[in-house]
Amino acid sequence: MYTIGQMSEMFNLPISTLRYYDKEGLFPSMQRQSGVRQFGETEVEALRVIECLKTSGLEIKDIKKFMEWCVEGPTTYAQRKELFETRKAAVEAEMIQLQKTLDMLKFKCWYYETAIKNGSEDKLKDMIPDGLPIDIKKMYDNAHS
Amino acid sequence: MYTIGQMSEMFNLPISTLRYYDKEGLFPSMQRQSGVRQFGETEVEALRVIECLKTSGLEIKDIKKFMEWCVEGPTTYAQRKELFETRKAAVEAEMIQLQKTLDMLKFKCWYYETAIKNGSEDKLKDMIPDGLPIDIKKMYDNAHS
DNA sequence: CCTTGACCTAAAGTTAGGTTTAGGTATTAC
DNA sequence: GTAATACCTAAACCTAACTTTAGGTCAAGG
Repeated sequence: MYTIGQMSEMFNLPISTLRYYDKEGLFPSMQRQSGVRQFGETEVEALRVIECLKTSGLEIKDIKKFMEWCVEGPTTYAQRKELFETRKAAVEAEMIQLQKTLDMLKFKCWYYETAIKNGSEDKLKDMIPDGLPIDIKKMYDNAHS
Repeated sequence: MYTIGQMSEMFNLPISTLRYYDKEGLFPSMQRQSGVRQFGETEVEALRVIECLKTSGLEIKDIKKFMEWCVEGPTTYAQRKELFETRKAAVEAEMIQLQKTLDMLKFKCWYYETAIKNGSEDKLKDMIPDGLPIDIKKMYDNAHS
């Protein structure tokens, strides 16, 4: 069993955040000892899942629903599985988006690197076709090899 | 030249958002024709960059600074390059984090799939070592091959 | 003429996810 | 016994990024 202060250190989260999560119902089966929160293994694992679901883009109120399903027992396995499948798809989609962003960023790095060398971006401005269906990565990699 | 309505359609963004971006100084060289905004190629490219920088996690006020550098001219090439390098690093770090999240999600999918098959998660609960330094991907892939 | 549609502004409202404040309890350290 | 810690609550506050509201201009169509 851990105190809120120990959890705060372990997860590197402010105490206020842990209390906020509790208030929002993210630890539905947490016990208290004369008012003081008792974080057990269940809550440690819950917090790991909270961080995962948050990173995946899930809102607090939906994380709460999940935690309630966990308390409900085996009847909710299917819902829980479905939730994780949906989150998996969302993260995969976000990674594709981020990869596109990364390509654009790499292109811009190359662009300004070249502009600095040239002392001007005038030649560059015309080079780039509208909407960039160029293989940006290739341009960048060539510039760096 | 495009109207705000045309830009809204092209980028699939609400008109209110475009006006908000303008108010926040994200189109510092945009012209007006008797009060009406005139979006030119400069603004189209600006909006592409705005979306990229936003996805990369940059705040509006910092995007504004970048747009001002663009107006300032060649003296700010180095700053602009630095900004993109920093964003690139941030996105790369986020992708690593997302990959970890994805591994956790895959594990949880496998976990509930197995729990459904078993009718219970009791056997599973003990199997998972604290903190999961398991090769989750391998477990999942095995379960799916 | 008058109404419809596309534009405009300033200012207030909204939402998520916390953080801060103000005041209180309980245990340990000197 | 009193002072420093670590915990508690309720409620107010905060920030970013929008969105909504209320009221106004202007041009084209019937």
